[in-house]
Parts: sequence; C-alpha cells; structure tokens
Amino acid sequence: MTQPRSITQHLYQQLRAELISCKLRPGSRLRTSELSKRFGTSLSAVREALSRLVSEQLVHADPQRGFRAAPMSSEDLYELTETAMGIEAMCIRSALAHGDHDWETRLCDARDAVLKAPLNTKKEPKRISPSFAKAHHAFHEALISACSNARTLALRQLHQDQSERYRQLCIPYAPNDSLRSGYDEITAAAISRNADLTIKLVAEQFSRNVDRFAEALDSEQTVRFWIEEETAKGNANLATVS
Amino acid sequence: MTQPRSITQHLYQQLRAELISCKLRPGSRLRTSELSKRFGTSLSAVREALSRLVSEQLVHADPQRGFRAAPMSSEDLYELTETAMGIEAMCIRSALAHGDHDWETRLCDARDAVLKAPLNTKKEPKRISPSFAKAHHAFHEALISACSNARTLALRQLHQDQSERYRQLCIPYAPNDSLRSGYDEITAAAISRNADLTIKLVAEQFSRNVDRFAEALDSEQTVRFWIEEETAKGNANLATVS
DNA sequence: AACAGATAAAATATCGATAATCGTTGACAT
DNA sequence: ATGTCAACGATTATCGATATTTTATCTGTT
Repeated sequence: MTQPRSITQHLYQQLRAELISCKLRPGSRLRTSELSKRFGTSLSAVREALSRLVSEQLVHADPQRGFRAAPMSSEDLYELTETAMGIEAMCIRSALAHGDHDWETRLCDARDAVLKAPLNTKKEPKRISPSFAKAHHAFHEALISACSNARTLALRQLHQDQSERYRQLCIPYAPNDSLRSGYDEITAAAISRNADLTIKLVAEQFSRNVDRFAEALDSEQTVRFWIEEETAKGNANLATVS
Repeated sequence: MTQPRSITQHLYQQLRAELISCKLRPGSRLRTSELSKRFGTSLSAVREALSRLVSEQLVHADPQRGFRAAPMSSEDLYELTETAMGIEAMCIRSALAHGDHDWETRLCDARDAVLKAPLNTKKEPKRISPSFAKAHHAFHEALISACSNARTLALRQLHQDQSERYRQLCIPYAPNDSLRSGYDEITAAAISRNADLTIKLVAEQFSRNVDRFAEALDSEQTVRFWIEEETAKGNANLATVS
C-alpha cells in the first residue's frame, strides 16, 4: 500500500475504489460539493480527481452539467467482456512466449491455490467467497505475469477493474463445483505453450456468467448491489498523511 | 468541428493536439503557470485538462513535481505498435463479421483514393504528403468502420493518436511506390471475410517503418520533429465561445 | 387544468490568492 | 577543493470566493 503524497492522489484512489465497488452507484450524479464535504477537501481537488477518472471511463462529464458515475448496461457489459478478452489474449500470447521456469512454478502454485479455496462462506452461501475470487484473480494474474508489454498490462488492469465493477451486481446463486473447472486445463495448455487453446479456455471461463449479469441489467426491477450505497451524510475523514 | 462548451474542454483538446503533434516536446515539463499564461486561463483549468491527459498516458504526473509530456522511447514504440495492432485486429474481426455491402463500397472507394493520392509534395519531397497520410488513415478507418464494439473503437482511437505522435519524428526519406503495396490485398482479404489474412497484411503495413523510428530514438543525436517546438513566449488566444 | 415565461435556488465552472514543497545557490566548515 | 547545511526563489498543490449556467419553482394567462 503506497502512501499517497497529495490530496488529489488520495481522492483519485478513493473515488476509483468506490466507483469500482459501486458504493457510488452507476449513473448517479457526483456532485463536487457533496464529495468535497464528505472528504473534507476543496472543490478543485475533487474536480481534478474526477477529471482523471473521466479518461478511464469510470466517470462521465457532461460539460456544464457536472460529473456522473459511468452508467451500466447489458450492451456495454458484452462489449466490455469482448474487449477485455481480446486484451487478455494479447497478454497471454506474450506471457507464453516469455514465460520461464519460474513463471510455470507460479502458475502451478496459483492453480493449486484456486482449487483448494472455499467456494462460499457459511454466512453468505449464495455468494462467491472473497477468498475464492482472490485466488481466481491471482491465477489469471500469474498466467499473464510473464507478459513483457507494459502497455498491454496497463490496459488489462483497466479492463479488469471495469469488469470487477460489473461483478458487484447482486446476483445470488449457490456456487457449485463447476466453478473449479478450467484451471487445470488452462495451466496445462499454457505450460505446453499452446496459446490458441489457452485463450479459448480462458475465454470460456470469462464469459461464463455474463448472461446472468446482463439479464439482471435488462430486467425491469431496479438493479441491486452487494455493497450499500454511499449516502451524502457520510463523513469520511482523510487519513493524516504522515 | 464541435464547439467546446467549457474552457477546460477547450484546453483539453488544444493540449491534446499539441502533445500529439509534438509541438509540446516529449519529456518536456508542462508548467501550469506557463500554460495558463499562454492560454489566458487560470491554473485550475490547466490542471484539470492535464489531469485528463494523464489517464491517456499523454502526460505524466509526478506528485509534487508537476506534469510533463509523456516521454518517447524505442521500447515504448515497439510495445505501442504491438498493442495497437492487437486492438486493430479486434476491430477488424468485428468489422468483417458485421460489414455489409455499404461497408464494402466504402472500403473499395478508400482503396482507390489511397492508390491515387500523391506520395509526396514538391516542396517536401522527403516527407510523406499529408494527403497520402490522410488517405491511408481513411482506408484503415473504412476497414474498421463496421466494427460494432464502441469500447474497442475508443481504444483504437487512443492508440492511433499515440502512434501518430511517434510519426511526428523527423525521418527524411524519399517515399517510393512500395508505400502503395498492401491496400489491394487487404481489401480483397477483407471482402472475402478472411480475418486472419487481413490482420496479417495490416500488421505488415503497420510495422513497416517502426525500425526506422526506433533507430532515430536510440541514436545519440537529439531527436528532431517536423513541427517546431512551442516556446513559452507564444501567446495563443482563446477563441471567444459564442 | 395546462402551458409559457419569469424568477429563485442550486450546482457547476472558473478564478486569484495562499500554503506547502522542491531545487538551487551560496556560505561555511572540514 | 569538497561536502554539508541553510536560506532563497520558483513551482506546485490547495483553498475559498465569484461568476455562469442549469434546474426547479412560481405565477399568470389561455
């Protein structure tokens, strides 16, 4: 955890996190006055942080009408998934070309971890457990960790975060062992340097639940999220930058 | 040309254009005070515009040390080219899948135009003529114009602009007819919906001159650009927003 | 009752000023 | 001569206030 030097930097990270976690609801207005009050900073700092998020497509800026959290839609979800997978494919190709023995070890370790991680918790049986989600991400992170192209990796991070945002949609369903599928095959394909097969298998995993999320977005009912909405009254305090 | 509504918007577009054209030199410091003086606006407006460019990787922000134009390097050029081509490939696949008869017509027209455009001008015989460059861009634009994925298209634009920035490097050489190669073959491959071949041919065109630019960046001599550097004394005036 | 226009309230966009930070110069001691 | 430290100047980061624009409210008329 790197200590942010400037207020703006801190605001940027904080707002980004709240947008990805959907604590700031998609489509909701982001009033600079509200945010500056909540974080105890000036308008300018908030505006600057929001401006950076505009280029990341996490925030939309209607000139003269202020900022709002980027909306969600099933169309965008499908497009995002396609784009993200294309970028993931680039990373995989590079990783398979550059991966050494260390990389293979990391990959196998990550595979073992994800196969052992608990799917859900007793408290929330209808939600994928944070530890499984973490292990899943770590696996794919390990897979592309040998990718040598910094630009592609940066793009991947952006789209990973965007996808993570969509996964905040509350869609209760009991996870089953089918979630464990793919990891073994992907690992084998990657180590044998079969890029096309690796990509195909990863793509299958990626698009597994997309339809479910898309349905939730298209349904008439208002969408629900796992996390609670941030209310205007909240009064977060800035950690003192020591 | 859409009339920008806000000062910040205008600044953003202006700065972006100057960064891509390398009027603002790669790696050079972007002092907010200088820029605000030059454009006759306040510091905040400049900071806000620069902040948006940070996420586009056209500007780097060292906390507490201000902004600077993103540097150039041969390593980055190679990575950019690879990434841009990967994105272009996604667009091509989508376009070939969705392209209708209209699209084929647009593509053929663009091909004819690029084959007729003059390679250079008498005034600058060692530089590719603007009209040929324009026709070249229009051709590839037409090729991907049937792509249905807005996110991929947006990414493409970003990387196109980044590549354009590198092409501002002054590398005099007399263009010859080999520059005309590829367009016929690409058009044919695209219309016959052979995605793999289309991509391969486009990739060849893309990477044609990369080495030349990379050499220029790696050479000991300071790099030169076609356009003149923007000096601090300049005094651009804001168009009155009517 | 419905609509148009005028007015008031809210929020945004912009500015100029202040505080914090960094880089540099120059004095001083070793 | 060289290295360290302090004070200065330059620049950035942040703030609070003002000007503009949008949105909501109210009034009067058809």
